[in-house]
Amino acid sequence: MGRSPCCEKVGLKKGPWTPEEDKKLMAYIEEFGHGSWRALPSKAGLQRCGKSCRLRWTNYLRPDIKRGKFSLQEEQTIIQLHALLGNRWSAIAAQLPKRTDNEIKNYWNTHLKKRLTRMGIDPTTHKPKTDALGGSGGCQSKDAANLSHMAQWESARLEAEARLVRESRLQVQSNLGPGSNTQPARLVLNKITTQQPSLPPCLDILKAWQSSWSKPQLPTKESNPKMMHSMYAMMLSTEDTLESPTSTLCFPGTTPTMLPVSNNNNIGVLFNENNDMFPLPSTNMDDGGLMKENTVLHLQDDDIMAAVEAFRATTTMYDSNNNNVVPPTLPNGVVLEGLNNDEGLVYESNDNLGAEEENMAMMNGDGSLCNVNLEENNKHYWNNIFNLVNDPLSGPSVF
DNA sequence: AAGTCCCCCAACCGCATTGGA
DNA sequence: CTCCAATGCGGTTGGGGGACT
Repeated sequence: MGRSPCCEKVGLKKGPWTPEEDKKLMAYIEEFGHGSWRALPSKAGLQRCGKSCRLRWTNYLRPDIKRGKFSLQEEQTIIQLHALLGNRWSAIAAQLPKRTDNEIKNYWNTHLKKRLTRMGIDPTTHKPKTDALGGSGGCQSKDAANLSHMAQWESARLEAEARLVRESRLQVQSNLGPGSNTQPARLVLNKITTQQPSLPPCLDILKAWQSSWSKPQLPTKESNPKMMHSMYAMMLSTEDTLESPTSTLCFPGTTPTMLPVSNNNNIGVLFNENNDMFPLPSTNMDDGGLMKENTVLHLQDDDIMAAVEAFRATTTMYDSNNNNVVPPTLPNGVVLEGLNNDEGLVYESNDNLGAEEENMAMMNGDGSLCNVNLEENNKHYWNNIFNLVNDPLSGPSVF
């Protein structure tokens, strides 16, 4: 409740820590553990408040802290998670082993935020700034269009988050019914470091997110009929008025294509043969996150169409009566990066894929990841951004 | 070389949350 | 159920130091 009295106590030192103070703090914690932070300073012979000691330990002295420059992958992870989680630095830090929330926060504020701003992307909303994409006339590049699309999706992620939490509550309850001692695997759409076998408890959003996925069940009527669905399906459902960005990515194809889709339940992130990742845009979802029958997707690229077919072909599907639907075969030439619980697989169009196949990026019920090369899957998606970020000649000149 | 500016990041501040009494 | 100490967390500050003039 109330704020605890702390450093306003007279006689306590503030400001930078000296090496002697660091030694005392480390020696004490190594021998006794930190115990009560409030009691620690006097026991350790420090003229500091407990809070200051805790901060010094957690942000600097802890032995498992990695210091120094952030890697490109770390940067990517931060941006992705920030798009999803916002300024929840502790949650973001939980996905970056050995980095502290304070360090990530500083890095965001001093580096990444500025880069996104330079690119014409609002670092708060991850949307393109209106004047950034509008006024430059004919010099609009594909990159700019891509960025616009990406930013729309990042924004949609944020908006979807609230829904994820809401839905996850319901699903957690239903998943934890009596006798269900095996948690379902969950679809993973975001890059999660593979060094981290389980999500830490503080990452409430991702936990909720995980909980919102249910593994594609074997096609028995007794199985949990809950559909596997995706973040995108949820965010595109008609329950809310989320804007549905449609195919503004610059795909190679130019002829608009109409793809009829029956009432399959799956919408999600798709990968083409180049590992390009893109969301499947759609409308007309029902309240359960399922696509309505006879929905027509307006797509502009053969790759999308092929990926949709591939996605359908490699995912267990149910119709509105929870009957398993035999998936179609993959069209010729389609390659989809599919993943199962054993190892990453690349399904090709002439593979005979059964409905029982477990594929796509999966997370086991205990939180451990399947052997998923999500980094690779995300690569092209983010490369567009980071190429611009890292190229000093782009950025403002693009916009 | 000296002064100024600006960036970075460790540390602080204060509200929010947790959990025990 | 309430209270409150302890802790968590995110926003902000300010000093050190490098870059620039």
